[in-house]
Parts: sequence; structure tokens; C-alpha cells
Amino acid sequence: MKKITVKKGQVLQKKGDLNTKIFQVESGLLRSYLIDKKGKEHIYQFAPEKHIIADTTPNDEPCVLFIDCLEDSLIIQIEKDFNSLSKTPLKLAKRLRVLQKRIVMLMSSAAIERYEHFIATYPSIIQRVPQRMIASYLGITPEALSRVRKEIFLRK
Amino acid sequence: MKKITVKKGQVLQKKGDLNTKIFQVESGLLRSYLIDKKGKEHIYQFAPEKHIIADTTPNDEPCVLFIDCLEDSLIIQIEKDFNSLSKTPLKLAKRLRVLQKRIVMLMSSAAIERYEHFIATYPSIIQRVPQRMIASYLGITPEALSRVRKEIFLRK
DNA sequence: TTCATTTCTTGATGTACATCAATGCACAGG
DNA sequence: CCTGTGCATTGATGTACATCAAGAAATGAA
Repeated sequence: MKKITVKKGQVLQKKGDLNTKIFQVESGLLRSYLIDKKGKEHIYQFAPEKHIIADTTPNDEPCVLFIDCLEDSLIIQIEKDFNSLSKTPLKLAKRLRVLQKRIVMLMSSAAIERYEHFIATYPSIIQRVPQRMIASYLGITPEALSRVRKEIFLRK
Repeated sequence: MKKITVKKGQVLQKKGDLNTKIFQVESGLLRSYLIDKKGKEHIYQFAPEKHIIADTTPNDEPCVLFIDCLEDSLIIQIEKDFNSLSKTPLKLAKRLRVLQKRIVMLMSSAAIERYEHFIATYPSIIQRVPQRMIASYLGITPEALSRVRKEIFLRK
């Protein structure tokens, strides 16, 4: 467990890495993402201050997510030993809740609702990342998000 | 923490319930699912022997998932006190991995790949539930799954 | 067995979102 | 200042999957 400062753009973890860490963000903003077989990027998670971000693949298997840094950040690196994890069950429980919500959204909502849920849940992140990344997080294209936003705007 | 026997079809948890439990399946088969605003059912999880199933909503908020019983089952009911949870960090870690995989699949794969991943991961469940439930788990309609299966069959 | 119910399949059509391509815009570096 | 590079928007078209409807096959109860 150690503190690290990382610069915007810096890569903390690449797909295929072994023995990946858990990162706790003190300040700044990280993200994890995957690349599908068409070469398309899908953001799995944004992690602003106080959030944790990690790939849950076991240490001896190649991980599937990339993690990089969207703003200069200060982070704490924690070994992905799930015993040390048991010291922070609250954080874990919160992560589980976020994942459940995410799956519920992906399965049962149209793009526009997923976006509305996102802005309600992470209002601050909207100003901090380009729209194309939010689209990627939502599982849609930047064009689709642009049209969703237009529709919301017209509705008012 | 107590043992219960439940009959096929029995409902263990309804959307909106408070203070929901964690269920550990000793034998049989449970599932959790959600109903979207069009009234459509989406299976969130299958839980055969040795698996745990729960809604991760905090105890004082209405839960979002239904849980019911697909085969006569013997289950252990555990209080959703996340401290007691910390005694089973391995199970938790496994759940996190499953959820990550699920999201990765939903975001980056076409229906046919999601199905192939499902049969590779849960070969035994295929024989135990109707196809329409597998479709629901995959986030597609039964018709779409039927066509996916046809295509896989023709490819051989 | 028969009948009812549920499940699976197939076809025709609809739709949300993707893809592709072009244009406009802002900002950073020369 | 100009110029490149990344981002957002818009339009035209494509496609994966949904929806609707009908029939066939399997399942289960009497």
C-alpha cells in the first residue's frame, strides 16, 4: 500500500497485465475501460476522489481492463489480496451496489434514461470529461449521445 | 442465519421489500430479476448450488430485484449486515468478478457471443431452465435467442 | 390418452442505435 | 496570425435486435 502521483494520460494498467492493484483515488480522476474485438473502447468505470477502481481478475490471470488517468491524480495503491480487502467491507458493498445499478441500467433502459441516470448520479463528472467518454461509459456512440442531448434540450 | 426449504415457484423477495437477506443456495436453483417500465422481465442472476444471491440495496431502502425459486431448494438465509459479510471475502470477490464479466459482456458483445459465453460458463443451467429465461438473462428476447441458436447450429 | 398451457420457432415488419461521411468549432503550438 | 488536432453535431443509410402474429412442439394435469 503506497501513495503515488500520476499525470493526466498516464497508464496504470493495461489489458493482459498480471497481479494488478486496487487503486483508491485521493484526488483527480481515473477511468477503466475495455476494448472489444472491433477495436472499440468501452468505459467500465469512472473513479473520482474517494472512489476505488480495480480489475477483479485473479492475480494469476491476465486482466481485461485498461486503467488510465484523466486528470493529474494522487492515488493509493493497494495489493489485490482479498484478505486486505476484507478490512474495507463498506467500500466493497458500495462497489457491489454500483455494479448492480449499472447492470440494471444496461439491461432495462434506453440510452436516454441511462444518460439521465448518469447525470443524476455523477453531475460533477459531466464537466470533467469529454462527451465521447460519457457515451463510451453508457455503451453508446458519441453521435447517439449528441442526439440524446438534443432531444432532452428540445423537451424543455 | 437460518436454513429454509423452498418450493419451486416460491417468491423470496419482491421489488420494494426492505431489509432483504442474502441467500446461499445449498441445493436447487434460484434467480433474481427486475421488471422494466415496459413491464418486461430481465433476469439478473441465476444461483445454483453453492452460489449466493442478493439484492445489494441498503437495508433501509426498497430493493429493486425480485428473487424466486426455479427448483425445490434448500437455502441458507444470511442477514445483509456487511460486517458478517466480511467473513466471506472470497465469495464476495467472486461475485465482483462475475459482475465485471457480466458488464463487459453486455457492453461489448453481440447476442450470439453472450450466449456462447453463457453456455461455456453455466453449461448445466441450460438444461434446467426454459430458454426464455436464458434470453432474459442475456438481455434479449426469446425469439432472438432462438435465431441465435439456429445460426450456431447451421454453422456446424 | 386428451386437453390446456407453456415453450419454441419462423416470418414480416418496426425501431433504436451504429456506422459513415461531412461540417463546424474550439483550443494549442508554431 | 494561421494551422492542425480533437471534439461535437448533423444527415443518410445500415443493421441487430425488438415486436407482433401465427403455428408447431413439448409439458403437465385430469
